[in-house]
Amino acid sequence: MTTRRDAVHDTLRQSEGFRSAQDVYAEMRNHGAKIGLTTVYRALQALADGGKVDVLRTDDGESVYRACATESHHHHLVCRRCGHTVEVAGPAVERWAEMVGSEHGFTEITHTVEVFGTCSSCSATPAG
Amino acid sequence: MTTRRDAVHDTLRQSEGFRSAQDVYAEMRNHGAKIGLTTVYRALQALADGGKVDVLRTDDGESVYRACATESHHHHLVCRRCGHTVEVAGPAVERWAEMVGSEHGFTEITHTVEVFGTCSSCSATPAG
DNA sequence: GGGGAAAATGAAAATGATTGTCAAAATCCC
DNA sequence: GGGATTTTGACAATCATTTTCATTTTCCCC
Repeated sequence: MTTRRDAVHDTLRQSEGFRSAQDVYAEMRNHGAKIGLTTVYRALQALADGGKVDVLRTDDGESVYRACATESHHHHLVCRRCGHTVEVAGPAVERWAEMVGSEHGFTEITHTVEVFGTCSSCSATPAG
Repeated sequence: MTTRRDAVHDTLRQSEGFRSAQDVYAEMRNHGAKIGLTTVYRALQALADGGKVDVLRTDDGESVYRACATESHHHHLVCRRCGHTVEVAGPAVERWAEMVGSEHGFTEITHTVEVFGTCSSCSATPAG
């Protein structure tokens, strides 16, 4: 039965930016879906494991998820105000990470890169 | 009274890689220091706020801290096996982040970049 | 040195996201 | 349909981190 998992995935697709598991759960309940928190967590993990959604940690340690347009490796530019997200490919960064790693004798290099900023709509609005 | 905070800082300096608050606390107690967990957390936060130590999140959401050699902006190359850390400056990455951000109309760009890998000593050892 | 305000400390309780448990429900295979 | 297997979800458990709050320490002015 993958209906619940699909429902979770759909909910994520309908969202603009990154959403926490709790968010997704609350939203699904608001829309009348019968689903448990536990299941949302499990679905999100399964989706993340399968590369169907991207995960990152907010500064306060909460995991947030997002259904991505592409399944290939990419990074995110996230608005710290409204959560609006742009996917960016950064070949330059990939090469830099590889280079830095091998320079120091490291192998199996992986990296995390996230860029935060204030998007144009939000910078037009007085700070809150 | 900043003695406790200094003690925490010292403990961090004596460590090779990143340590969690709980680690630092345990180590200080082992060395006979009279200090509470709460104080360790507070000291670590104060140190981090003041740019004296760097913070990052492990994959399981735990905050880890490290006393850095330089106080200027830099990133880390962390061995995923032994925690050995190398500080790397990445002007290329800084520029890339700025560029990507402004390309999309974002302002006040900040970024997180961490590179993980297996260091030469560890790759010489059979995986565990 | 003394007095009192303000900051630091720490033990224990609270918080909050995430995970584990386990029985009930849904699905599958034959 | 029937039983094995998987999925689900309510609730309890976990665990790092924060809060609370009373006690202790430091600081400043006299």
